[in-house]
Amino acid sequence: MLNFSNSEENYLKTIYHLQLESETVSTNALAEKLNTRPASITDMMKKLNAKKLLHYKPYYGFYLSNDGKKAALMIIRRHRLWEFFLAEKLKFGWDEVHVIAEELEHVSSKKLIDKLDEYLGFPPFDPHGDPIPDSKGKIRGMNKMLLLQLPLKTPAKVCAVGNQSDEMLELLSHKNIGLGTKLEIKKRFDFDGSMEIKIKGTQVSNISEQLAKNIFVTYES
Amino acid sequence: MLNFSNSEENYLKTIYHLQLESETVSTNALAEKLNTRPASITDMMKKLNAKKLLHYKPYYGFYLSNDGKKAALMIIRRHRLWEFFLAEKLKFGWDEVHVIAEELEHVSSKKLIDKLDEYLGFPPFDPHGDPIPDSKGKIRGMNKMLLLQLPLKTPAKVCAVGNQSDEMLELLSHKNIGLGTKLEIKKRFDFDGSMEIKIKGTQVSNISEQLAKNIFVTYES
DNA sequence: TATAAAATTTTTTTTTGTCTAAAAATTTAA
DNA sequence: TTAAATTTTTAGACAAAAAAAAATTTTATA
Repeated sequence: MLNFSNSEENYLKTIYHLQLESETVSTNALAEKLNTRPASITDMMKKLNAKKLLHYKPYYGFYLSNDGKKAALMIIRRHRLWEFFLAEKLKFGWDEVHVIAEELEHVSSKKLIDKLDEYLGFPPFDPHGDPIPDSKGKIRGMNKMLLLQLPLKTPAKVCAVGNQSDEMLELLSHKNIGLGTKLEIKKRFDFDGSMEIKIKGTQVSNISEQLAKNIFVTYES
Repeated sequence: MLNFSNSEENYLKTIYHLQLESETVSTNALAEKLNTRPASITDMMKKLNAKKLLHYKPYYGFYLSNDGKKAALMIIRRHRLWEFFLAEKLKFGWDEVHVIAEELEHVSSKKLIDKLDEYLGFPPFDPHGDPIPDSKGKIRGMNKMLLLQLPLKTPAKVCAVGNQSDEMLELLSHKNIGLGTKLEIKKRFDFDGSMEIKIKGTQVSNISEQLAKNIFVTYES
């Protein structure tokens, strides 16, 4: 795993949080969150895109790649473990831990964090009740996300669609996809963002990036 | 207390360590320790001098001011406390702790370090046996240093002189200073680096910077 | 299609820390 | 005490990172 600058880490983390709300993140939304100018965002997006940490289509926004998401989860893991440590062991108030964890989260030793996790007894939640990713970046429990963001070869279930248009529903029914359909992603194609999915018990099918952005799935971890 | 950059902190820390060996630190000595060029040292010395963290006389070297020493001791305190934490609580080997502490030592919250100290039971030594400064920057035990560096209003005792010349000894005897003389510094004058000292039980006297650089003292803390 | 909104490009600025080469000061040794 | 060697400083420049303003381009929308 590569090393990132503090600034890069803050960008990754913030994009991750924004993605929990909306499929794709826009330049302006990120600029506002980070208290910076849209132009600075564009600069950084080019940089992170070059490092393959996110998918970036100029004028359309961006979303984390698998590597980017993994990196973001590691940063969030560090942050929340330190928060837990500060509250549980050092008796800081729950409202004081965030600021200090913002600094500690950038200390990059993987072994340090894994040992800290063990020392703390593998806590599942931080003092604010947010889940702490494990050493592989997994968050326990049900994960809800866009099909677009589903990791490869991970069994998942369709739980919602982001668009109710007739055209979308027609496409879905043609492909035999509906609420509750079980599927997994076999392969992604970087060229156009399309993917090949296997639908439980039956056929293999191709899904465009556009469609994958409108299907929500859940999976157990 | 101000905040320093990682680089500034590394300079301060290194100067402190070098000062344990020789009164004043030279540009080249510091450059070698920090694996950098002498010109870079000069640049940083100007910066630290402007912040009043050290006394700097071009071509003659530099030594930490009271503020600079205080800052250095705080950094060393953080470093050693984290080392203790890593070895004692997280079960790192004594040979692994240094590298990680180099990162952790730059996390600047004072409250964090004081709470960590308390949590660890105020350990007096790190895993390598080096003493850990307390929250006021004091190192327990006997301190030996140049009169030049002695904190204000701290009772101390002359334990050695750095120069055996007749001229020096003449000056010392004239001022009634010898081995074992008890004294403390009443006031320093930034203009010429001279100081006013009170010699135990008797008179007040003025000492030049040049002389203060050649008298070693010890004091209890 | 015209216009507004959003995003990008281009060009600057600032900050921080570093380096090279040359000049200056100091130390040393003849 | 002068000359040579060493050390330190100056001056100028660079590079990376982050941010910003202004101008331009693209997209969305009415």
